[in-house]
Amino acid sequence: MSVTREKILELAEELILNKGYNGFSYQDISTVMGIKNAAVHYYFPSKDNLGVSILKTNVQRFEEMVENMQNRNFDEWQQLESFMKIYLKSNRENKICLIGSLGTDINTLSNPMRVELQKMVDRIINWLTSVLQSGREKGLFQFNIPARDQALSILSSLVAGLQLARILNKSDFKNIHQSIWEGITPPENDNKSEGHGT
Amino acid sequence: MSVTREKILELAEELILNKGYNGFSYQDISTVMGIKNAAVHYYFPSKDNLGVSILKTNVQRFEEMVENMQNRNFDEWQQLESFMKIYLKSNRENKICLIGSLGTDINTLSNPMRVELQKMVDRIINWLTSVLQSGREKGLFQFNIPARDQALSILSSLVAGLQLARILNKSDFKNIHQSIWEGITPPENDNKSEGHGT
DNA sequence: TACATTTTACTTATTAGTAAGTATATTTGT
DNA sequence: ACAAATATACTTACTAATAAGTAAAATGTA
Repeated sequence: MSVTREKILELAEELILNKGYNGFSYQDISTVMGIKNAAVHYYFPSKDNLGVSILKTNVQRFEEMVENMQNRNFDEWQQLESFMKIYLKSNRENKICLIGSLGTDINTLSNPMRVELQKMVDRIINWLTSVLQSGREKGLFQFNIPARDQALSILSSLVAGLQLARILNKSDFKNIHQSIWEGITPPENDNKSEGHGT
Repeated sequence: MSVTREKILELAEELILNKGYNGFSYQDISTVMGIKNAAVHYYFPSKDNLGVSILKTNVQRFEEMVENMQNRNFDEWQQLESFMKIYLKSNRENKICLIGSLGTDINTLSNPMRVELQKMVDRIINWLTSVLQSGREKGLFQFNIPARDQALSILSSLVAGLQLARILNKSDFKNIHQSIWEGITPPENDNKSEGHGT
């Protein structure tokens, strides 16, 4: 794989998270990288094409994380914690996430991009649902709604939490993060390190 | 107030909610209205100016709603329900909300727009916090985190709930809506009409 | 007449995208 | 081993379309 291609993908993703899909151009990429806009088109013929590649890369990255956690025998608590850490990092960097960013622009996206975005969110929700489900069965989590609804709630809080934190105050995100844990922690289960690794 | 001006404001807001701030142009407005793009510039010299006006109109609308609820002696439950109804309506119309839409594009907005957006979100959070706070004191709600954190959580769920529902399935929003109520309903308080007016 | 409203007719800047060319490796035939 | 062909990674130099925005003239309307 070309290092230029990788760098374009990385930069474009950052631009989507910082300025939105319709808020950046190939010029933004080329000037930062010190190449010509045609060079970006060489790797990604269309912006749409670039967008699809970014989404596929993200799904792949997610699968790798899931696999990695299985290999390390992470329990459900640790798995959820790892997932949340991605968002904590984004918040530190004043970024939002792909779901929130592209969710706003969805009606301006090509069909291939919409499909890929849908696949990504589906995959995340399904994973989160199964983690919550089996975590509850083991008594690690407690909540009394369907696991998928709990997954939707948690993901919503994270996605918009980043957006709110960017509008109001960066520090507000950690309160939202905290509230998510409060919402699913069993009453007599102060096992793990108190503050959930914050 | 000019009817043309009102119509532009209305249409522009809808465009922001459907295509994002950077996803629409003055042409989108003028062609739909059957006027020329210069006519839009007559009322709103710059796009930024239009954006600020939309935000101010929204804050005003919000204040009117709050005042109206006070005049009608709504209790905290009814107040929260009314607020959530705005989001249920947006979901029915496949729209997201201004917070989610502009939260994505915030780094591309002018300073006046950013300030106005901040004011709007601040106002909503403060209102929501006070409703939750006094509702809890009356025993209408139950939660054991600071009221402002609960407000942030609820608003996050609503904002990103609309985005997720648009990506996945419209019907997913009502699960998120349901989960919000479950999260703050006291155990022995099945007073109001069961499904919280859904 | 005076004023508000709207169109005509632009400008300037930026956008995504392309066609054709160039330099440098890499492969292949002999 | 060496030249010829080919692929890779770009640049140069463009389009065609659309963006926001403006000045001035025309139109309506009180």
